[in-house]
Amino acid sequence: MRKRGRMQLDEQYAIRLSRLIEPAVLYLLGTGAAAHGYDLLSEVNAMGLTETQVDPGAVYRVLRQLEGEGAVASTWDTSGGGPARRNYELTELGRARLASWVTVIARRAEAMQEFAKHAQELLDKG
Amino acid sequence: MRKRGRMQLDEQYAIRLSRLIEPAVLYLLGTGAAAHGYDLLSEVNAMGLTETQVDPGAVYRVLRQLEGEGAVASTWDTSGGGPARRNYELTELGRARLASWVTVIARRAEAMQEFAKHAQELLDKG
DNA sequence: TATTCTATATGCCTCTCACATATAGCGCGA
DNA sequence: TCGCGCTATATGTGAGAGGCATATAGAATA
Repeated sequence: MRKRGRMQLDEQYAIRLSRLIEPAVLYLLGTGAAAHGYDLLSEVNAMGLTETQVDPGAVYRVLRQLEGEGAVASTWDTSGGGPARRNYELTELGRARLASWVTVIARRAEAMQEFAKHAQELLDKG
Repeated sequence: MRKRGRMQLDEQYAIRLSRLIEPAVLYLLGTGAAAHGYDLLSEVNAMGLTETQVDPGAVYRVLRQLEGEGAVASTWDTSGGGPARRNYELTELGRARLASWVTVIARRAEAMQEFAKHAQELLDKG
């Protein structure tokens, strides 16, 4: 008997658009534009890669997951004023992960643009 | 007390990539490339808009939902050999729906390509 | 006759998603 | 000094989506 209902997606980087939080975070950590969750939240929103405003909870969950997988590493920063920050940095594995995402996203974006072009032609014609 | 957990997404056409089944179906009905579920299934897969092979159940569910919303209309076709087919055609509302999808998809595709470009530059540099 | 292809449809279980809440340090104005 | 708001991190929750499986059935083919 085979397992059922289990989310299995052979394509590891299959794009559920919300998952775009992940590549966005990896990228921002790579550029150094942001290093902790709260900043990443606003930066991700500013990028516009995700279609709607991102939920803070989603960002923190992504960060914890990425850390669990070894794609990012964190250290607590209690130096500044205000609550402690958990600063993240990209690992080598994280860079590789970002590279995989780039390939998939570029391919998918192209397919979407092709579709939009053809569909627009259809609409113009009719 | 406000409702919770309800899928509310102000952006009606927010892209959960799997939902790309919907615009793909609308487009294929618009072109006349396919008219019933079983054909749509293979055509949608051939298009490559969706990242993985589409589940038959998903296509039929999308069709029923679209019909419920008035975006497509169906008639049974028992003329040919084999089991009866439910033939669909696009309504005016369906065309409008497709137009909305096109706008959103084009915008999103562009954002994704921009991201891929910048991320690739980052990876090349590092 | 049984297997395969066409064709439509629903059941089920897990995971995702977006909202909500919990916790807490700090600055600032009343 | 009390509350308020901003910064900051994190988890809880309920509805819906996602993907596999099965049910049904006509027709062709081996």
